[in-house]
Amino acid sequence: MNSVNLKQLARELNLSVSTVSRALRDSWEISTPTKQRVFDLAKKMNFQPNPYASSLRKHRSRTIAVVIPEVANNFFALAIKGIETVAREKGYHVLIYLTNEDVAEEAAIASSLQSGRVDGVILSLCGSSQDTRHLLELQQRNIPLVFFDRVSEGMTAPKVMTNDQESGFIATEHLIQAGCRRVAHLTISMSLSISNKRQQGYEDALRRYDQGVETGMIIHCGKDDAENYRLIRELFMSENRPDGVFASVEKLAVQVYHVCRELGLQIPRDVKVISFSNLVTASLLNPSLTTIAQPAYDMGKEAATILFRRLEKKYIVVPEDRVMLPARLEVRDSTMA
Amino acid sequence: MNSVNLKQLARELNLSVSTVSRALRDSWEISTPTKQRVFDLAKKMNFQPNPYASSLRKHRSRTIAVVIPEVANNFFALAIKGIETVAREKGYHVLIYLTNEDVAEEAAIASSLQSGRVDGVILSLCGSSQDTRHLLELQQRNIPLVFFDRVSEGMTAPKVMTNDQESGFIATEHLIQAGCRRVAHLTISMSLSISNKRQQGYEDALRRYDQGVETGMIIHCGKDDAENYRLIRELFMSENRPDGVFASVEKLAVQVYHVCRELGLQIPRDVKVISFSNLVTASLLNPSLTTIAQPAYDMGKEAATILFRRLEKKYIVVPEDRVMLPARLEVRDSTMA
DNA sequence: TTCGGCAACTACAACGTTTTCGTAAATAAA
DNA sequence: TTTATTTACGAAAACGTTGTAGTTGCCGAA
Repeated sequence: MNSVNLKQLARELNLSVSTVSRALRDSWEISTPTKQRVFDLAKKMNFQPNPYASSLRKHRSRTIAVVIPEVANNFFALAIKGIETVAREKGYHVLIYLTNEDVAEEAAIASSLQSGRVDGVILSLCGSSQDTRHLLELQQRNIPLVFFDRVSEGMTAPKVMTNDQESGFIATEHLIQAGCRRVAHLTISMSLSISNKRQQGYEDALRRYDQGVETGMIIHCGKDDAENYRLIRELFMSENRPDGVFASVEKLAVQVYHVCRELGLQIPRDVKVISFSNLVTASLLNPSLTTIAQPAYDMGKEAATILFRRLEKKYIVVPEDRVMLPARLEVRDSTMA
Repeated sequence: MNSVNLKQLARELNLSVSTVSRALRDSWEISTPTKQRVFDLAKKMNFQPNPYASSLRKHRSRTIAVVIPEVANNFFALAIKGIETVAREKGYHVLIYLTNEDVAEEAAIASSLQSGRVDGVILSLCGSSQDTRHLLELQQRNIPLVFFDRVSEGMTAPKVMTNDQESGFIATEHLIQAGCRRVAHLTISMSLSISNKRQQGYEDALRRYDQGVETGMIIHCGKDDAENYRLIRELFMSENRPDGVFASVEKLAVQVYHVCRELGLQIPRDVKVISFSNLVTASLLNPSLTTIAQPAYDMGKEAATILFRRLEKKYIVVPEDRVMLPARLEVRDSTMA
């Protein structure tokens, strides 16, 4: 336990606790020589102010929460890195919570954050969130909330996102231009706006190139990998199997590769594949995977920057800001004509 | 700001603050009907106890810190997931800090943790740590420290690790048995015990199979990817280029693939590759990568379990426990004979 | 000489819990 | 009936910091 506190410093220096406290915050009310004495002793005794006493008194914890569906995913890992970088720069601490794509866990976490443990929250919705009451309660407690990537359309809060619809269009168009005539779309939870937008882009592209939208070509995947594998396998074994696949998230692309391997289908000859993904190994896959890569690190930094702007400015309250960071198409072998 | 507190509950119920506090902790000193009244009102008013007041009073924060070199790496990401799972189960909160492989940042983080912000620390050393004074200071403040993967040999603290030396031996032996006659080893920071052990295993295997240990075949890489690429490229362009490579960490294996691609070397025909790695895409690489996979998730869980055991038991103080979780060899195409 | 003003400090309450030490009433033991 | 003991609660003091509201001594101005 850290036992050196203001009282001890004060006694040692023959000063009052308040003077020591003020000296350490470099207040103008304290004379330079006194400040120096205080600084010196504090350093010598390795004084570390108790953050909890301070938080209790100031009603601010200099701590934020990052709530994400999973971490073993390059996108979220990079986002965390971006957030942590900005946070440490600003002297903030970062609590991490994983929802495991489970709305009940997300709600429990949000509820526990109502205690005032954190000054603000950066969140990416889990796939099964349809109801955002637990997040509204956070806002009602005046705890700022910033969304990134998987944002809530319904809520008024800053959002850091990518151009999902446009990217969905570009991905699908890319497949069509590579010669695909039956493009399938693998998506996750339809309660997520990113999924809807990516699918919207997919449908826009199909219509634009006079290809019909077939519901059978849109596969709704979930959080169970084995089940996803089964669904994809079924798709590829069907009468009219697709000759192109647009995967909404990277883990689905991985499953596509596995299924193709099992069924002896060759990418890109038999089926072309493109996916939203931040895999570092995309270019080393067999075949290398064409991706739509999101600027994950920058999205994390941006979300954190917006949050800290809110936390630090008291007067100007911007009700909502949206930042759109563009994703990049990286063409590789999996979509070769 | 969360404004419903014990005082308000007490006033509403015509009870004292202490009674309400005790009732909420289900103390035997409080009668069942009173407890019920308190519970009901607390729920109705959505009372959330202020964690900072509680931490201040109890000298326990129910918060731990996880300090790791990086997060955009499947090993560490999975370890975090393991830690977070156990922590939430136990009602603890997880602060995350990234050292970015920089010992100065690691020291700054450790120093800031002396404030008593956390009850315990789970840490994996950064590549440049040779000096562990900052960690000793943590222990002197009675903040338990548990190492995982990149442990400190010199310090007395629980350690969760893999059988690195044995795994290094197995990896090298596997290359030799696949026909390699010149096996190179790519390693990171020699101040890390895991690197030393993996290298030791490598050397053991070479000697065991009557192959000399050539210093030129051991490449010391760092945290600069471009520089690592250059070093590996140089290795492969040398007079006596290796016909087998054992990479100590996954990012080096990725660089090997890139270099081979640039130089037109075919894996496994010209050079066979094996690496410590937790890449989910290892089996989908071109060619699929033979790996030594560590049980990252379980290591995280184990480290957290040990830490919480320390935090909760006051009387029995085990000075040191080591847990060794075995890595698994996963043979794939990159080491085909 | 007195008063205002200033520089440099101190005293004390507050933040919301937890815990120690009481205490009143009710029950049991003597 | 008196004395212990138990039950169920309350008052108040922590925990370590910060903010408000003084206080003291000193200087210059009237």
